[in-house]
Amino acid sequence: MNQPIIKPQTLRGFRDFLPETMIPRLQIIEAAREVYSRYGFSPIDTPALEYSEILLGKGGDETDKQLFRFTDQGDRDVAMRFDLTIPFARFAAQHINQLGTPFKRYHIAPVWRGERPARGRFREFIQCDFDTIGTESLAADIETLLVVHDLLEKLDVGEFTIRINHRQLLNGLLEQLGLLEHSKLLLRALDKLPKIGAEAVVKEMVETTGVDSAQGEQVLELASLQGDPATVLDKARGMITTSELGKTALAALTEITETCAAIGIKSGRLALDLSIARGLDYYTGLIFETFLADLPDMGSISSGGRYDNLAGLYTKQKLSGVGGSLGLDRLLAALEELGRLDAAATTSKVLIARFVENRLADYQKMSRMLHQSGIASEVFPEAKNLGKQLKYADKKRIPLALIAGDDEFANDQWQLKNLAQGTQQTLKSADVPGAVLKELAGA
RNA sequence: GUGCCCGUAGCUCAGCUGGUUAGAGCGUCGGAUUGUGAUUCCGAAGGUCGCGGGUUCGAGUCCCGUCGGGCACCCCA
Repeated sequence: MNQPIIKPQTLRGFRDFLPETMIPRLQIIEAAREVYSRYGFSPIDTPALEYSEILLGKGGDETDKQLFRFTDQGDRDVAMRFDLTIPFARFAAQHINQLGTPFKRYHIAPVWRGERPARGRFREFIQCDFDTIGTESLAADIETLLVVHDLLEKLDVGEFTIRINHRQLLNGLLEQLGLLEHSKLLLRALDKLPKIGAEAVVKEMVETTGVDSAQGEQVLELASLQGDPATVLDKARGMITTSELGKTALAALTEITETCAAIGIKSGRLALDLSIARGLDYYTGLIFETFLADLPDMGSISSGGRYDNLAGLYTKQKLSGVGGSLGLDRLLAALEELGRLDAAATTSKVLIARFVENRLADYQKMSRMLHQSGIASEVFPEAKNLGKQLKYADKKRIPLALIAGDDEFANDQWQLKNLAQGTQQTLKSADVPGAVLKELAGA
């Protein structure tokens, strides 16, 4: 009869979520959904599993190694998606004729990467992506920045800065210097600027690409420009003299920043930072990262950019687009450090104490009356002593309790107790929902 | 994938150069108290010391492996 106990454990890099962490997660997801759909982005979903050939070779060797890949029961070579962009490319190639362009979608879903877990890095995590495809208009680039801006504003994370750059600006300079062939390695080195400093970046450039250090420093000089958009752009114009690529990029950045200013985006929230290069290879135009003023070390909590020909691997139709992604787990870590997280373990706002055993119907009736007023409430399942029941409410951070015993029932009355303030009032049952709403508004 | 650090109760940790039966605080559960929680008092449960092997008369302690966690690379949200 003695069955051996199976050790309860989760896989490395995979997590359980208890209510107190799941509730804020859902709040962030809800905020993202609200802002995305406010701008007309439509929800989509795609399968967790794809044919391996769909995913392989799309993010570089690194992501291939990180792929969870196996053979299914039908002997198919399959893999779990490691981001939402590649599946979206496949999705777009497959359905664009029914969708029409431009097409705007958002996709909030888990992705999987078999990489080594670290702080804020997991093997299963949620991405909150949104993209506009099928238009090369800068209007879409601008809208992308506005979505990020509005979302962060809604999430109440304090001040933040969206730092933008343009891939072709650096490529333009590289073109002038005759170094375009090394752009990938140079950009990768540049990306480390804040971490390892100017000297080390130049050193890495020289070592990995064979450029001379004067060229490296010139690249770095352009990349070091940051701050107020108008000033930075002026200086950049002085450096980009012959490259058409670079000039196009400057024009794009000028239009983007001037339009955002005209819309009324608070100055300081949008900055040019020519050192932002992004690790991913597929960006071709605007690129951006977002940092919190209070927690700059947290890294970018929302990033993205413009890419050409997203679905080129799956269709001959050219689909360029622009989009971004919200780093849910990083953002959550940030909110936690900033003390902006509710520790509530339930969404209940009212606990109805079950005090008299044979009055369950009356308690449930009251609960349903509250539900009809949009108030989350629950009846304690057992007729335990009142102290136990209030203790339960306290532990779950339920702010209010309703108590009625024989005395109250005889007079159609309820006691409404505010747990945080320790105050209590006696009410006619018809007045309870109104009083509850008032207490919740005050708390 | 490489290098370094760390695994003792649900959590945070103590446990001496290897030496009887591994402790504390917090939390949990029960009671004081079926008409009032977060404060107080009493009591209880909870551990194959991550797991496996080795050295030893004897291992939480030393060695190896493995799994898990953290940090730095790499990469990334």
